[in-house]
Amino acid sequence: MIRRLSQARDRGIPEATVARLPLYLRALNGMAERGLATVSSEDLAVAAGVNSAKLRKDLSHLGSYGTRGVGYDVEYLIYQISRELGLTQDWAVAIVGVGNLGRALANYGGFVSRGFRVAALLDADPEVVGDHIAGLNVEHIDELEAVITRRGVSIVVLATPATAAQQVADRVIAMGVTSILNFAPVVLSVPEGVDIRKVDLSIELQILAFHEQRKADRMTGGPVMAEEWPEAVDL
Amino acid sequence: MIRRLSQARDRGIPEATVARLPLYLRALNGMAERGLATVSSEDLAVAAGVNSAKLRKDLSHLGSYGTRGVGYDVEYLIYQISRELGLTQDWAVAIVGVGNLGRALANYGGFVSRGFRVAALLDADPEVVGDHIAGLNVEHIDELEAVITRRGVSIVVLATPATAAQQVADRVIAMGVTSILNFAPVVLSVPEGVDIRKVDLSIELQILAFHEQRKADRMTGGPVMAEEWPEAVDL
DNA sequence: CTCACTTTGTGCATCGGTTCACAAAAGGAC
DNA sequence: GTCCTTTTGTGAACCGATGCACAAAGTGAG
Repeated sequence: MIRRLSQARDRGIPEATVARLPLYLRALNGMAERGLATVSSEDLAVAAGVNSAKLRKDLSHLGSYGTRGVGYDVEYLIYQISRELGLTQDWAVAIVGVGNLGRALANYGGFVSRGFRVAALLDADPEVVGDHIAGLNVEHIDELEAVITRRGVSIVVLATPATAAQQVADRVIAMGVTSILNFAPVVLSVPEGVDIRKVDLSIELQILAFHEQRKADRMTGGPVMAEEWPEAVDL
Repeated sequence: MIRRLSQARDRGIPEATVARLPLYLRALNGMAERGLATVSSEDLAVAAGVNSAKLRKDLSHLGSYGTRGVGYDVEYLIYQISRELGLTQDWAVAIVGVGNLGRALANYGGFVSRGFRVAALLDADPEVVGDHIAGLNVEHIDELEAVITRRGVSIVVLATPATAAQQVADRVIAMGVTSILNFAPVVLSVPEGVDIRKVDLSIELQILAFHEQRKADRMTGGPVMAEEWPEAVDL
Protein backbone atom coordinates (compact mmCIF):
# COMPACT_ATOMS: atom_id res chain seq x y z
CA MET A 1 0.00 0.00 0.00
CA ILE A 2 1.82 3.07 -1.23
CA ARG A 3 -0.50 5.97 -0.46
CA ARG A 4 -2.31 5.52 2.79
CA LEU A 5 -4.19 8.79 2.93
CA SER A 6 -5.71 10.65 5.85
CA GLN A 7 -7.97 7.89 7.09
CA ALA A 8 -7.08 8.11 10.73
CA ARG A 9 -6.07 11.76 11.11
CA ASP A 10 -9.46 13.17 11.96
CA ARG A 11 -8.21 16.78 11.94
CA GLY A 12 -9.57 17.25 15.45
CA ILE A 13 -6.76 16.73 17.91
CA PRO A 14 -7.78 17.41 21.52
CA GLU A 15 -6.25 20.51 23.01
CA ALA A 16 -4.85 18.52 25.92
CA THR A 17 -3.06 16.27 23.48
CA VAL A 18 -1.57 19.19 21.54
CA ALA A 19 -0.18 20.57 24.77
CA ARG A 20 1.66 17.32 25.42
CA LEU A 21 3.08 16.72 21.96
CA PRO A 22 6.02 19.10 22.53
CA LEU A 23 6.84 17.11 25.63
CA TYR A 24 6.96 13.86 23.70
CA LEU A 25 9.01 15.55 21.04
CA ARG A 26 11.60 16.68 23.52
CA ALA A 27 11.86 13.23 25.06
CA LEU A 28 12.17 11.67 21.61
CA ASN A 29 14.93 14.05 20.60
CA GLY A 30 16.87 13.06 23.66
CA MET A 31 16.46 9.43 22.72
CA ALA A 32 17.48 10.04 19.13
CA GLU A 33 20.65 11.72 20.36
CA ARG A 34 21.40 8.69 22.47
CA GLY A 35 20.99 6.56 19.38
CA LEU A 36 17.80 4.72 20.27
CA ALA A 37 16.01 3.40 17.19
CA THR A 38 12.69 2.40 18.71
CA VAL A 39 10.88 3.09 21.95
CA SER A 40 7.87 1.58 23.69
CA SER A 41 4.95 3.68 24.87
CA GLU A 42 5.91 2.75 28.39
CA ASP A 43 9.47 4.08 28.13
CA LEU A 44 8.48 7.20 26.27
CA ALA A 45 5.73 7.87 28.77
CA VAL A 46 8.17 7.69 31.66
CA ALA A 47 10.58 10.03 29.89
CA ALA A 48 7.80 12.53 29.28
CA GLY A 49 6.31 12.19 32.74
CA VAL A 50 2.88 10.89 31.76
CA ASN A 51 1.19 7.51 31.93
CA SER A 52 1.49 5.16 29.01
CA ALA A 53 -2.22 4.79 28.24
CA LYS A 54 -2.48 8.53 27.85
CA LEU A 55 0.57 8.61 25.64
CA ARG A 56 -0.82 5.93 23.34
CA LYS A 57 -4.17 7.65 23.11
CA ASP A 58 -2.46 10.93 22.31
CA LEU A 59 -0.40 9.39 19.55
CA SER A 60 -3.40 7.54 18.17
CA HIS A 61 -4.91 10.93 17.36
CA LEU A 62 -2.11 11.57 14.88
CA GLY A 63 -2.44 8.21 13.20
CA SER A 64 -1.31 4.67 13.75
CA TYR A 65 2.44 5.08 13.79
CA GLY A 66 3.50 2.29 16.14
CA THR A 67 4.18 -1.38 15.63
CA ARG A 68 2.53 -3.80 18.02
CA GLY A 69 4.99 -5.94 19.85
CA VAL A 70 7.78 -3.49 19.00
CA GLY A 71 7.00 0.12 19.78
CA TYR A 72 7.55 3.34 17.88
CA ASP A 73 10.35 4.22 15.49
CA VAL A 74 12.01 7.19 17.14
CA GLU A 75 12.97 9.16 14.02
CA TYR A 76 9.67 8.51 12.32
CA LEU A 77 7.69 9.62 15.34
CA ILE A 78 9.83 12.76 15.67
CA TYR A 79 9.01 13.59 12.09
CA GLN A 80 5.28 12.95 12.50
CA ILE A 81 4.94 15.01 15.65
CA SER A 82 7.06 17.82 14.20
CA ARG A 83 4.90 17.93 11.14
CA GLU A 84 1.70 17.89 13.15
CA LEU A 85 2.96 20.76 15.30
CA GLY A 86 4.03 22.70 12.22
CA LEU A 87 7.71 22.65 13.09
CA THR A 88 8.82 21.49 9.67
CA GLN A 89 8.49 25.06 8.50
CA ASP A 90 10.16 27.91 10.30
CA TRP A 91 8.27 30.64 12.03
CA ALA A 92 9.37 34.24 12.23
CA VAL A 93 8.77 35.56 15.73
CA ALA A 94 8.83 39.19 16.81
CA ILE A 95 9.48 40.09 20.42
CA VAL A 96 7.92 43.36 21.52
CA GLY A 97 9.34 44.86 24.67
CA VAL A 98 13.07 44.52 25.26
CA GLY A 99 13.26 44.82 29.01
CA ASN A 100 14.81 42.15 31.18
CA LEU A 101 12.33 39.55 30.07
CA GLY A 102 12.48 40.45 26.40
CA ARG A 103 16.26 40.15 26.49
CA ALA A 104 16.03 36.79 28.19
CA LEU A 105 13.62 35.57 25.55
CA ALA A 106 15.76 36.88 22.70
CA ASN A 107 18.73 34.97 24.05
CA TYR A 108 16.77 31.85 24.89
CA GLY A 109 18.25 28.99 22.92
CA GLY A 110 15.12 26.87 22.95
CA PHE A 111 13.44 29.09 20.39
CA VAL A 112 15.87 28.74 17.57
CA SER A 113 16.33 25.04 18.03
CA ARG A 114 12.83 24.08 16.98
CA GLY A 115 11.65 25.92 13.94
CA PHE A 116 11.38 29.34 15.55
CA ARG A 117 13.47 32.28 14.50
CA VAL A 118 13.52 35.55 16.38
CA ALA A 119 13.15 37.89 13.43
CA ALA A 120 12.67 41.21 15.18
CA LEU A 121 13.00 43.00 18.49
CA LEU A 122 10.98 46.14 19.11
CA ASP A 123 10.75 48.63 21.93
CA ALA A 124 9.36 52.09 22.60
CA ASP A 125 12.27 53.33 24.70
CA PRO A 126 14.76 55.40 22.61
CA GLU A 127 17.48 54.31 25.07
CA VAL A 128 17.02 50.72 23.99
CA VAL A 129 16.33 51.19 20.28
CA GLY A 130 19.49 50.57 18.32
CA ASP A 131 20.97 48.14 20.84
CA HIS A 132 22.26 44.87 19.49
CA ILE A 133 20.86 41.85 21.29
CA ALA A 134 21.29 38.25 20.23
CA GLY A 135 22.55 39.47 16.88
CA LEU A 136 19.55 41.67 16.21
CA ASN A 137 19.08 45.37 16.05
CA VAL A 138 16.33 46.66 18.35
CA GLU A 139 13.86 48.65 16.29
CA HIS A 140 11.42 51.33 17.32
CA ILE A 141 7.84 50.33 17.97
CA ASP A 142 6.75 52.80 15.28
CA GLU A 143 8.24 50.33 12.81
CA LEU A 144 5.99 47.53 14.10
CA GLU A 145 3.74 47.28 11.06
CA ALA A 146 6.58 47.61 8.59
CA VAL A 147 8.68 45.00 10.36
CA ILE A 148 5.85 42.48 10.53
CA THR A 149 5.28 42.75 6.81
CA ARG A 150 8.92 42.88 5.77
CA ARG A 151 10.06 39.92 7.87
CA GLY A 152 6.93 37.82 7.46
CA VAL A 153 6.30 37.69 11.20
CA SER A 154 3.44 35.39 12.10
CA ILE A 155 3.89 34.98 15.84
CA VAL A 156 4.31 37.89 18.24
CA VAL A 157 5.65 37.67 21.78
CA LEU A 158 4.52 40.43 24.10
CA ALA A 159 7.02 41.27 26.82
CA THR A 160 5.86 44.83 27.31
CA PRO A 161 4.55 46.47 30.47
CA ALA A 162 0.93 45.60 31.19
CA THR A 163 -0.22 49.05 30.14
CA ALA A 164 1.14 48.72 26.61
CA ALA A 165 0.17 45.13 25.87
CA GLN A 166 -3.40 45.64 24.66
CA GLN A 167 -2.39 48.47 22.38
CA VAL A 168 0.40 46.46 20.77
CA ALA A 169 -1.90 43.46 20.47
CA ASP A 170 -4.47 45.55 18.63
CA ARG A 171 -1.84 46.77 16.19
CA VAL A 172 -0.41 43.36 15.36
CA ILE A 173 -3.86 41.84 15.04
CA ALA A 174 -4.76 44.62 12.61
CA MET A 175 -1.76 43.46 10.59
CA GLY A 176 -3.20 39.97 10.41
CA VAL A 177 -1.22 38.29 13.17
CA THR A 178 -3.33 35.64 14.86
CA SER A 179 -0.90 34.02 17.29
CA ILE A 180 0.29 35.87 20.36
CA LEU A 181 2.28 34.75 23.36
CA ASN A 182 1.60 37.21 26.16
CA PHE A 183 3.88 37.71 29.14
CA ALA A 184 2.24 40.92 30.29
CA PRO A 185 0.08 40.47 33.38
CA VAL A 186 -3.15 41.59 31.78
CA VAL A 187 -6.17 39.95 30.18
CA LEU A 188 -6.10 40.80 26.50
CA SER A 189 -9.34 41.11 24.62
CA VAL A 190 -9.00 39.90 21.07
CA PRO A 191 -11.38 39.03 18.27
CA GLU A 192 -12.50 35.53 17.38
CA GLY A 193 -9.85 33.52 15.60
CA VAL A 194 -6.85 35.01 17.36
CA ASP A 195 -4.97 32.58 19.58
CA ILE A 196 -3.52 33.95 22.77
CA ARG A 197 -1.34 32.02 25.12
CA LYS A 198 -0.47 33.58 28.41
CA VAL A 199 2.49 33.03 30.67
CA ASP A 200 2.16 34.72 34.01
CA LEU A 201 4.99 34.30 36.46
CA SER A 202 3.14 35.84 39.32
CA ILE A 203 0.14 33.54 38.87
CA GLU A 204 2.34 30.48 38.92
CA LEU A 205 3.84 31.56 42.22
CA GLN A 206 0.44 32.25 43.68
CA ILE A 207 -0.73 28.76 42.80
CA LEU A 208 2.35 27.33 44.48
CA ALA A 209 1.72 29.47 47.54
CA PHE A 210 -1.80 28.09 47.78
CA HIS A 211 -0.56 24.53 47.89
CA GLU A 212 2.32 25.41 50.16
CA GLN A 213 -0.04 27.01 52.64
CA ARG A 214 -2.32 24.03 52.51
CA LYS A 215 0.57 21.71 53.27
CA ALA A 216 1.59 23.94 56.18
CA ASP A 217 -2.00 23.98 57.49
CA ARG A 218 -2.10 20.22 57.44
CA MET A 219 1.08 20.07 59.51
CA THR A 220 -0.27 22.30 62.23
CA GLY A 221 -3.45 20.28 62.47
CA GLY A 222 -6.10 21.68 60.21
CA PRO A 223 -7.81 25.03 59.93
CA VAL A 224 -7.12 27.07 62.99
CA MET A 225 -7.24 30.45 61.33
CA ALA A 226 -10.26 32.64 61.76
CA GLU A 227 -12.70 32.33 58.92
CA GLU A 228 -13.98 35.85 59.31
CA TRP A 229 -13.04 39.30 58.23
CA PRO A 230 -10.62 40.28 61.03
CA GLU A 231 -12.79 43.04 62.43
CA ALA A 232 -15.79 40.77 62.48
CA VAL A 233 -13.89 38.18 64.48
CA ASP A 234 -12.79 40.54 67.18
CA LEU A 235 -16.17 42.09 67.68
CA MET B 1 -24.04 34.89 64.59
CA ILE B 2 -20.49 35.78 65.55
CA ARG B 3 -18.47 32.72 64.65
CA ARG B 4 -19.65 31.13 61.46
CA LEU B 5 -17.09 28.40 61.15
CA SER B 6 -15.96 26.43 58.14
CA GLN B 7 -19.35 25.12 57.09
CA ALA B 8 -19.09 25.96 53.41
CA ARG B 9 -15.32 25.90 52.92
CA ASP B 10 -15.00 22.21 52.14
CA ARG B 11 -11.18 22.35 52.08
CA GLY B 12 -11.24 20.85 48.59
CA ILE B 13 -10.99 23.64 46.07
CA PRO B 14 -10.78 22.38 42.47
CA GLU B 15 -7.41 22.89 40.86
CA ALA B 16 -8.97 24.75 37.95
CA THR B 17 -10.51 27.19 40.39
CA VAL B 18 -7.22 27.77 42.21
CA ALA B 19 -5.58 28.61 38.90
CA ARG B 20 -8.16 31.33 38.27
CA LEU B 21 -8.18 32.94 41.70
CA PRO B 22 -5.06 35.02 40.98
CA LEU B 23 -6.82 36.33 37.90
CA TYR B 24 -9.80 37.47 39.91
CA LEU B 25 -7.50 38.97 42.46
CA ARG B 26 -5.73 41.05 39.85
CA ALA B 27 -9.00 42.29 38.41
CA LEU B 28 -10.29 43.13 41.87
CA ASN B 29 -7.15 45.08 42.73
CA GLY B 30 -7.65 47.15 39.63
CA MET B 31 -11.19 47.87 40.68
CA ALA B 32 -10.19 48.76 44.21
CA GLU B 33 -7.68 51.24 42.83
CA ARG B 34 -10.42 52.81 40.77
CA GLY B 35 -12.47 53.15 43.92
CA LEU B 36 -15.21 50.60 43.20
CA ALA B 37 -16.88 49.37 46.37
CA THR B 38 -18.89 46.47 44.98
CA VAL B 39 -18.88 44.47 41.79
CA SER B 40 -21.29 42.01 40.21
CA SER B 41 -20.17 38.57 39.07
CA GLU B 42 -20.89 39.67 35.53
CA ASP B 43 -18.56 42.67 35.64
CA LEU B 44 -15.80 40.84 37.46
CA ALA B 45 -16.07 37.95 35.03
CA VAL B 46 -15.61 40.28 32.07
CA ALA B 47 -12.60 41.90 33.70
CA ALA B 48 -11.02 38.52 34.35
CA GLY B 49 -11.91 37.13 30.94
CA VAL B 50 -14.14 34.27 32.07
CA ASN B 51 -17.87 33.67 32.03
CA SER B 52 -19.94 34.71 34.99
CA ALA B 53 -21.35 31.30 35.90
CA LYS B 54 -17.85 29.94 36.22
CA LEU B 55 -16.80 32.88 38.31
CA ARG B 56 -19.70 32.40 40.72
CA LYS B 57 -19.04 28.70 41.04
CA ASP B 58 -15.37 29.38 41.67
CA LEU B 59 -16.13 31.89 44.41
CA SER B 60 -18.74 29.59 45.93
CA HIS B 61 -15.95 27.17 46.71
CA LEU B 62 -14.42 29.71 49.06
CA GLY B 63 -17.66 30.44 50.83
CA SER B 64 -20.71 32.57 50.35
CA TYR B 65 -19.21 36.01 50.17
CA GLY B 66 -21.62 37.80 47.86
CA THR B 67 -24.90 39.56 48.45
CA ARG B 68 -27.80 38.64 46.20
CA GLY B 69 -29.14 41.56 44.29
CA VAL B 70 -25.97 43.55 44.99
CA GLY B 71 -22.78 41.69 44.16
CA TYR B 72 -19.48 41.31 45.98
CA ASP B 73 -17.74 43.77 48.24
CA VAL B 74 -14.46 44.44 46.47
CA GLU B 75 -12.20 44.84 49.50
CA TYR B 76 -13.75 41.93 51.32
CA LEU B 77 -13.36 39.63 48.34
CA ILE B 78 -9.75 40.71 47.86
CA TYR B 79 -9.09 39.76 51.45
CA GLN B 80 -10.81 36.39 51.19
CA ILE B 81 -9.05 35.38 47.98
CA SER B 82 -5.70 36.60 49.28
CA ARG B 83 -6.12 34.58 52.42
CA GLU B 84 -7.17 31.50 50.50
CA LEU B 85 -4.14 31.78 48.26
CA GLY B 86 -1.86 32.28 51.22
CA LEU B 87 -0.85 35.80 50.26
CA THR B 88 -1.49 37.30 53.67
CA GLN B 89 1.86 35.93 54.74
CA ASP B 90 5.02 36.60 52.80
CA TRP B 91 6.99 33.92 51.07
CA ALA B 92 10.74 33.87 50.73
CA VAL B 93 11.69 32.82 47.22
CA ALA B 94 15.14 31.74 46.04
CA ILE B 95 16.05 32.00 42.38
CA VAL B 96 18.64 29.48 41.26
CA GLY B 97 20.40 30.29 38.00
CA VAL B 98 21.17 33.93 37.29
CA GLY B 99 21.37 33.92 33.52
CA ASN B 100 19.21 36.13 31.36
CA LEU B 101 16.04 34.58 32.65
CA GLY B 102 17.07 34.56 36.28
CA ARG B 103 17.93 38.26 36.05
CA ALA B 104 14.60 39.01 34.46
CA LEU B 105 12.80 37.15 37.23
CA ALA B 106 14.82 38.88 39.95
CA ASN B 107 13.84 42.26 38.54
CA TYR B 108 10.24 41.32 37.86
CA GLY B 109 8.06 43.65 39.86
CA GLY B 110 5.08 41.33 40.02
CA PHE B 111 6.76 39.11 42.58
CA VAL B 112 7.28 41.61 45.32
CA SER B 113 3.88 43.16 44.94
CA ARG B 114 1.96 40.11 46.10
CA GLY B 115 3.43 38.51 49.15
CA PHE B 116 6.55 37.18 47.48
CA ARG B 117 10.03 38.33 48.37
CA VAL B 118 13.09 37.32 46.39
CA ALA B 119 15.31 36.33 49.28
CA ALA B 120 18.29 34.84 47.46
CA LEU B 121 19.97 34.51 44.08
CA LEU B 122 22.32 31.62 43.46
CA ASP B 123 24.50 30.56 40.58
CA ALA B 124 27.37 28.17 39.86
CA ASP B 125 29.34 30.52 37.62
CA PRO B 126 32.13 32.31 39.54
CA GLU B 127 31.84 35.17 37.04
CA VAL B 128 28.32 35.85 38.23
CA VAL B 129 28.70 35.15 41.95
CA GLY B 130 29.15 38.41 43.80
CA ASP B 131 27.19 40.48 41.31
CA HIS B 132 24.50 42.73 42.69
CA ILE B 133 21.15 42.27 41.04
CA ALA B 134 17.89 43.78 42.16
CA GLY B 135 19.54 44.73 45.44
CA LEU B 136 20.75 41.22 46.15
CA ASN B 137 24.15 39.65 46.23
CA VAL B 138 24.47 36.58 44.00
CA GLU B 139 25.69 33.67 46.10
CA HIS B 140 27.46 30.51 45.09
CA ILE B 141 25.41 27.38 44.59
CA ASP B 142 27.51 25.67 47.26
CA GLU B 143 25.71 27.91 49.72
CA LEU B 144 22.33 26.57 48.62
CA GLU B 145 21.52 24.60 51.76
CA ALA B 146 22.79 27.28 54.11
CA VAL B 147 20.88 30.02 52.31
CA ILE B 148 17.61 28.08 52.32
CA THR B 149 17.84 27.58 56.06
CA ARG B 150 19.11 31.02 56.94
CA ARG B 151 16.53 32.95 54.88
CA GLY B 152 13.62 30.61 55.48
CA VAL B 153 13.16 29.94 51.77
CA SER B 154 10.04 27.88 51.05
CA ILE B 155 9.66 28.34 47.31
CA VAL B 156 12.47 27.79 44.82
CA VAL B 157 12.53 29.04 41.24
CA LEU B 158 14.74 27.05 38.88
CA ALA B 159 16.18 29.12 36.05
CA THR B 160 19.19 26.90 35.50
CA PRO B 161 20.24 25.07 32.34
CA ALA B 162 18.30 21.87 31.78
CA THR B 163 21.26 19.75 32.78
CA ALA B 164 21.50 21.25 36.27
CA ALA B 165 17.82 21.42 37.14
CA GLN B 166 17.28 17.90 38.49
CA GLN B 167 20.36 18.08 40.64
CA VAL B 168 19.36 21.39 42.20
CA ALA B 169 15.82 20.13 42.68
CA ASP B 170 17.10 17.09 44.55
CA ARG B 171 19.14 19.28 46.85
CA VAL B 172 16.37 21.71 47.72
CA ILE B 173 13.90 18.89 48.22
CA ALA B 174 16.35 17.27 50.61
CA MET B 175 16.23 20.54 52.55
CA GLY B 176 12.48 20.22 52.89
CA VAL B 177 11.37 22.55 50.08
CA THR B 178 8.13 21.28 48.56
CA SER B 179 7.24 24.03 46.08
CA ILE B 180 9.25 24.51 42.91
CA LEU B 181 8.68 26.67 39.87
CA ASN B 182 10.70 25.18 37.04
CA PHE B 183 11.75 27.12 33.95
CA ALA B 184 14.27 24.55 32.77
CA PRO B 185 13.07 22.53 29.78
CA VAL B 186 13.22 19.17 31.48
CA VAL B 187 10.81 16.83 33.24
CA LEU B 188 11.78 16.74 36.89
CA SER B 189 11.16 13.63 38.89
CA VAL B 190 10.24 14.42 42.46
CA PRO B 191 8.80 12.49 45.38
CA GLU B 192 5.17 12.52 46.39
CA GLY B 193 4.15 15.69 48.15
CA VAL B 194 6.38 18.05 46.22
CA ASP B 195 4.56 20.52 43.99
CA ILE B 196 6.19 21.38 40.71
CA ARG B 197 4.92 23.98 38.34
CA LYS B 198 6.54 24.24 34.98
CA VAL B 199 6.83 27.18 32.61
CA ASP B 200 8.18 26.26 29.24
CA LEU B 201 8.54 29.02 26.69
CA SER B 202 9.34 26.70 23.86
CA ILE B 203 6.27 24.54 24.47
CA GLU B 204 4.01 27.57 24.43
CA LEU B 205 5.38 28.60 21.07
CA GLN B 206 4.95 25.10 19.70
CA ILE B 207 1.31 25.07 20.71
CA LEU B 208 0.82 28.40 18.97
CA ALA B 209 2.55 27.06 15.88
CA PHE B 210 0.18 24.12 15.80
CA HIS B 211 -2.86 26.38 15.73
CA GLU B 212 -1.23 28.81 13.34
CA GLN B 213 -0.51 26.00 10.92
CA ARG B 214 -4.04 24.72 11.21
CA LYS B 215 -5.39 28.16 10.41
CA ALA B 216 -3.08 28.39 7.40
CA ASP B 217 -4.18 24.93 6.21
CA ARG B 218 -7.80 25.96 6.37
CA MET B 219 -7.03 28.98 4.18
CA THR B 220 -5.40 26.95 1.45
CA GLY B 221 -8.27 24.48 1.39
CA GLY B 222 -7.59 21.58 3.66
CA PRO B 223 -4.90 18.96 3.96
CA VAL B 224 -2.86 18.88 0.82
CA MET B 225 0.44 17.87 2.40
CA ALA B 226 1.64 14.33 2.08
CA GLU B 227 0.71 12.19 5.01
CA GLU B 228 3.68 9.92 4.59
CA TRP B 229 7.30 9.80 5.55
CA PRO B 230 8.84 11.71 2.62
CA GLU B 231 10.80 8.75 1.29
CA ALA B 232 7.77 6.53 1.46
CA VAL B 233 5.76 8.98 -0.60
CA ASP B 234 8.25 9.21 -3.38
CA LEU B 235 8.77 5.50 -3.73
C1' DC C 1 3.15 -23.57 11.27
C1' DT C 2 2.13 -23.03 16.04
C1' DC C 3 2.76 -21.16 20.44
C1' DA C 4 4.26 -17.82 23.74
C1' DC C 5 5.25 -13.23 24.41
C1' DT C 6 5.20 -8.24 23.69
C1' DT C 7 3.07 -3.98 22.87
C1' DT C 8 -0.19 -1.17 20.43
C1' DG C 9 -4.76 0.90 19.75
C1' DT C 10 -9.24 1.57 21.66
C1' DG C 11 -14.05 0.71 23.90
C1' DC C 12 -15.83 1.89 28.08
C1' DA C 13 -16.41 3.54 32.68
C1' DT C 14 -15.18 7.42 35.31
C1' DC C 15 -13.94 11.89 36.71
C1' DG C 16 -13.39 16.76 36.87
C1' DG C 17 -14.84 20.89 34.96
C1' DT C 18 -18.11 23.91 32.34
C1' DT C 19 -22.44 25.78 31.30
C1' DC C 20 -27.28 26.36 31.66
C1' DA C 21 -31.09 27.77 33.92
C1' DC C 22 -33.60 28.74 37.92
C1' DA C 23 -35.02 29.03 42.84
C1' DA C 24 -33.69 31.68 46.74
C1' DA C 25 -32.27 35.92 48.72
C1' DA C 26 -31.62 40.66 49.02
C1' DG C 27 -32.85 45.62 48.05
C1' DG C 28 -35.89 49.35 46.84
C1' DA C 29 -40.33 51.51 45.69
C1' DC C 30 -44.59 52.42 47.31
C1' DG D 1 -46.22 45.09 54.72
C1' DT D 2 -46.38 43.55 49.06
C1' DC D 3 -44.41 43.61 44.58
C1' DC D 4 -40.74 44.08 41.31
C1' DT D 5 -35.92 44.00 40.08
C1' DT D 6 -31.38 42.40 40.57
C1' DT D 7 -28.00 39.07 41.34
C1' DT D 8 -26.24 35.20 43.81
C1' DG D 9 -25.54 30.24 44.64
C1' DT D 10 -26.30 25.70 42.92
C1' DG D 11 -28.63 21.36 40.94
C1' DA D 12 -28.31 19.02 36.85
C1' DA D 13 -27.00 18.13 32.13
C1' DC D 14 -23.20 18.11 29.36
C1' DC D 15 -18.48 17.76 27.61
C1' DG D 16 -13.77 16.61 27.32
C1' DA D 17 -10.08 14.10 29.29
C1' DT D 18 -8.23 10.19 31.94
C1' DG D 19 -7.20 5.50 32.92
C1' DC D 20 -8.38 0.66 32.93
C1' DA D 21 -8.32 -3.43 30.72
C1' DC D 22 -8.31 -6.24 26.76
C1' DA D 23 -8.60 -7.73 21.91
C1' DA D 24 -5.82 -7.27 17.89
C1' DA D 25 -1.49 -7.31 15.72
C1' DG D 26 2.93 -7.99 15.52
C1' DT D 27 7.73 -10.67 16.73
C1' DG D 28 10.51 -14.59 17.55
C1' DA D 29 11.55 -19.40 19.01
C1' DG D 30 11.19 -23.99 17.97
